[in-house]
Amino acid sequence: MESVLTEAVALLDEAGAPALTFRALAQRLGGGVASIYWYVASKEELLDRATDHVVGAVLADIEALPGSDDPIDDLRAMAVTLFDAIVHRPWLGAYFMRNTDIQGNALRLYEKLGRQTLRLDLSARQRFHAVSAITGVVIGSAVDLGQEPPEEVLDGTVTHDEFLSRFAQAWRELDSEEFPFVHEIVDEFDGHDDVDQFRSALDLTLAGLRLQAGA
Amino acid sequence: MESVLTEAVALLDEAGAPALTFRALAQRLGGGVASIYWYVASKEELLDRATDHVVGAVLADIEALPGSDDPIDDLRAMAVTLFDAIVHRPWLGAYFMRNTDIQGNALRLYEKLGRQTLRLDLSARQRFHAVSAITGVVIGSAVDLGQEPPEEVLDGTVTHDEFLSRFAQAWRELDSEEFPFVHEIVDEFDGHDDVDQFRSALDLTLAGLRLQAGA
DNA sequence: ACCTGAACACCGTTCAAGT
DNA sequence: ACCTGAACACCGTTCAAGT
Repeated sequence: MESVLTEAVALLDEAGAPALTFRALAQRLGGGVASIYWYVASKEELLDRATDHVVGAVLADIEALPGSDDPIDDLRAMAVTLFDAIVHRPWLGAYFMRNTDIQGNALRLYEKLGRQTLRLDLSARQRFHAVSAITGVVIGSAVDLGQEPPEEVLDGTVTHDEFLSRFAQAWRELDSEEFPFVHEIVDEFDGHDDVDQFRSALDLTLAGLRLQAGA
Repeated sequence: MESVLTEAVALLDEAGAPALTFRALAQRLGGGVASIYWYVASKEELLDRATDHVVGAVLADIEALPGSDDPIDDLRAMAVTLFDAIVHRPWLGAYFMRNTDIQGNALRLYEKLGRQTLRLDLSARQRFHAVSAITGVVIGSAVDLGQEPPEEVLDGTVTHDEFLSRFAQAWRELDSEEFPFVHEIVDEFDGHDDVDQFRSALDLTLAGLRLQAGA
């Protein structure tokens, strides 16, 4: 069982979600395709278990965080840790928190985040919504990352930055009367860092939360 | 071409993303499977074009919004309109804004959102991040919706609320020492409304933005 | 310019049968 | 308890051939 998950994660890490097939996995395990069904009832369950397996490591990282006297700073540190893990494993974005039933570690992570809100002056409903908002920011930012890059980028014929620049160039050629905003931000878009984008989104949410909590 | 997209959207609306296969689509169009490839180079392109097709309607709704003297209120109204569309077409969440190259309407929608930030006292970078944060909140909340509900719910054997309650019940049985936060919010979770959750997340982001803009 | 039938290579899943 | 080979029903995609 353990090795099924380890190899599944290895496949996901090496070549993304489409690479994880029962046939590829069976080959790596040196067995038949049907064997996997003894450990797992469906591909969905395989994905859920593989996801929870790596979320376990993220959870350990989060538990190792020092912690401070400011719950909102602690929330930020946890969310950043989680996002970092997704940056390194883009496929995580699509499956994380999909099924809190099987995904026990996801639930523990949810609890860890939520516990910080207990230190804030909020109603239960506000706490529930606050944690949803934070995981939403993480997932919303991560979905971008989860997309398979076009094959030119995978080939190495074109770098990720060049790919962005090509987009930016197309935007620059748009009519500036019709697209004033696109022109305003095209230089920011060109070569932008996904992590910066995430941190800004997170900071807006946390600023709103701080205001709400009067902290 | 038009009818290809109309029927593709119809299939997606009726039974979700897995229902859209070339074979099912060809049958509805009364032709062969290969014919579709004359209009579209791949399934990815089909999905992109179908998505952009419906985003066109959302864009029209957003352009019909009255508008106010508060850009942040206008941003909220636009985001809510967009989220509403995704609530009624959950499959949208997974494909919306995936490819701004082909998806011309998505770009126009992005422009519409961004133009509101031009009315705020922000830097170009802050504007770029603000719009990313808002679309991130929409997508982060929508991903939840896009998940195929378990077949018991599709069957009608169990309502959506009953499904939530069953989860809530499992949570209530967790150790309250180990999961204080889960216990704190379980009554909020039970029977919660996705739209409320989204609006709260959006409001936190917009509150943060208002603070940043000093408006 | 537009459509077709038939094939190809690949999926997840099942099942009777083995140890 | 654990594994297997072989089949099944289904995918997206291609291609030579038709009008």
